[in-house]
Amino acid sequence: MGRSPCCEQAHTNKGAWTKEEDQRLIAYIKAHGEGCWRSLPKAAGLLRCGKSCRLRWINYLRPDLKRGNFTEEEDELIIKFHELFGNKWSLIAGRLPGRTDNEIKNYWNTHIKRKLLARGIDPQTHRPLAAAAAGAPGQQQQQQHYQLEAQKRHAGGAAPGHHHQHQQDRFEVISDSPEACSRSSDDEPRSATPPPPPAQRRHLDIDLNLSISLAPYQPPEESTSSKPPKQEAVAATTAGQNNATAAVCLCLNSLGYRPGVECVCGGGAASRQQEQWARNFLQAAPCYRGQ
DNA sequence: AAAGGAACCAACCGCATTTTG
DNA sequence: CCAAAATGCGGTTGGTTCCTT
Repeated sequence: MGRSPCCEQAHTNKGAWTKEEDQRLIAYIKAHGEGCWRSLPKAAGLLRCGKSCRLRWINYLRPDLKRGNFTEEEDELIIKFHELFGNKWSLIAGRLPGRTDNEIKNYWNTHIKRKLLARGIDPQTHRPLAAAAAGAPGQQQQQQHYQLEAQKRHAGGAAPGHHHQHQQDRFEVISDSPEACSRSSDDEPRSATPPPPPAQRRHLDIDLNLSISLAPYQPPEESTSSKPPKQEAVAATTAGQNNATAAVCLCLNSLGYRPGVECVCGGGAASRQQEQWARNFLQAAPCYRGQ
């Protein structure tokens, strides 16, 4: 009874992948495609478990990976999507072409969390820390610590090199719509610094005024793709729910980002899990349920 | 130059969910 | 419908590199 181990531990390698292992994996997937991870290692002549192969491929070897530093635009998108999705890294990754969930998760934990703390924003709730900090002095100290660090870096003390994130500390979070619908007006300011003028605030073309209509999501007119629109379709399939069939696409396209570019979120094949999540999301965040 | 600490990130682990027979 | 297998996901760990003192 019970679940069998994903691999025979005694006969598998662990730890860092060698170049040869990488090449074997790449060659095999090129020849046979992805899938059937359990049998892949044996077929490819790898002493790894299927899980490990999958992870290596998805996070490192896939040819469409972007690699390299995150741009400020990506930073802001991650923050925005985290505000929407929480720690649903795969959902976030699905909206950032070329980035993996693991990469985003790591980046969040090492950079963005601190960045938000330095701005006085709780990374989990995306709300100002001030209120929460009253009951959590440790958090306040942490915020002060990160603010100091950010100031130091801003002052020009930052070392060059791979710490690309240092220069990002000046970047403002642009957050327009979410709080407008659900957050009470007596909330603390979202940032210690006054908001920049509107011209600056439109730093990114993100329109998060999500709306969900009864009609299925239609891709932007400009989209010339002949493929059916991929989207995160949320069909209210259960009889207990509203009779209406809601469809919501939270991909970059429908968020107003890169209009005209084909939606790549793969929502057309949205899993039950995603659908369930989206239903939960809509329940938890009624403000996104339409105007 | 060396030591210690911090930061970074690839990879692992365990659990949840989905698929298959 | 059920159980087992397969897959996917998120949290965590551990090794390496970089920075500071």
